[in-house]
Amino acid sequence: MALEHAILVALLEQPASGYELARRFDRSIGRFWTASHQQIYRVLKRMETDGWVAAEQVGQEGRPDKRRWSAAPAGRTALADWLRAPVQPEAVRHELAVKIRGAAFADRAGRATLVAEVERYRADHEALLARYLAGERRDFPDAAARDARAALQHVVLRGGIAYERMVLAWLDDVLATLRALDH
Amino acid sequence: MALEHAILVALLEQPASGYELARRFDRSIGRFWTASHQQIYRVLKRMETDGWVAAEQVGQEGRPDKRRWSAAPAGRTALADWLRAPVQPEAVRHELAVKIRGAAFADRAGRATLVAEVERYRADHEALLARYLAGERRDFPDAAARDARAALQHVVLRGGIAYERMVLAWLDDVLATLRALDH
DNA sequence: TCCTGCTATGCAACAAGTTGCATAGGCAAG
DNA sequence: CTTGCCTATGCAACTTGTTGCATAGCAGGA
Repeated sequence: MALEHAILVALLEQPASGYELARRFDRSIGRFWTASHQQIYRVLKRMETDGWVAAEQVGQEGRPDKRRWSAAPAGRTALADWLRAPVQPEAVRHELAVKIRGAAFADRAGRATLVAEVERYRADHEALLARYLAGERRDFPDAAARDARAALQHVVLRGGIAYERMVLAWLDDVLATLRALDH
Repeated sequence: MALEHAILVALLEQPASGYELARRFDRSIGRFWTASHQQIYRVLKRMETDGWVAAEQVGQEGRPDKRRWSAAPAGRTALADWLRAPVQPEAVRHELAVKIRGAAFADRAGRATLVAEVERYRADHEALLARYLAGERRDFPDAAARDARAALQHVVLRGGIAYERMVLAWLDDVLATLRALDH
């Protein structure tokens, strides 16, 4: 029930077409909310019938036309109501942790495969951290925030950075533990 | 597609009824995989028809009978196959981060409500960290692991502890940022 | 020239997860 | 003695998310 609200925040920050939204959900917004383009188009349609967003047809040269969506007053109201509501407890779904506990029931070869997988996974997170840090240098070069929006975007990005650093340290712990099992 | 595998790991660690599984998914397993009892009963049924698990009727005094489930050989094989498969990228869904970026479009009163919500959220995570640390002292009192299973359970728990510590530090950062917006 | 990839939007079928409800006995507090 | 909570299992309806496919023009490389 919160993809609607994530889309509202995204459109308030910057109006966009469904396609552009999908790309932003693959990049900056994807740090805290993922969504496929199919989902975004479907939800945008529902939000339009609810009067939360409105589209404007934009013709383009050498490309298909697009519909630029923005948040409508009813959408702003809905967002304000949702912001006042209690934060729902998160649904945790950490596949890697299941696999690690499952490794107790695998043989030596199975554990070796898992170690390789964890290494690959670690490399992905290292690359993600590097991207976040590059984004931080690019978008927030001075410590003092320019305005409320930038300050809030920056603190969310710092959360992503802290998360990735924590994950990397934990994965090192995991690798050491897995390796110690088979000497 | 991974609730099945989380259940298999849980049953290999300790056979249990659907009800007991649901409680464990509310506690230790819930650290990395959440599931409601309705979901667990439904999936257990499917796993039974697939021959992944088998039940044994257990009569109890003063309580309803229960069905104690254990992992069947086909389930062990399925788990081993899954352990060898690549780790899927996680679907991130962090409602609080959406709300924080959304706070840029709220008024002073709306932001004050959010600050109160973040404080409550922080208290919940502080309590969770305390529970993890108590569980660690209880279940892993000596640094050297007794066996593979304990070592792997412990490293997953350390991940939960690291995560909660990171979240608490970040929430302090968030609170300071939110408060600085309105002096 | 053909093949791949990008922009741009969308439908349909399916899988997974949530919410609400139902049953039913025992046990403890008020 | 009634009300609520715990154990124990489960169905049905609904919402959300995933996978696969379709269309269509343009650009760039093999």
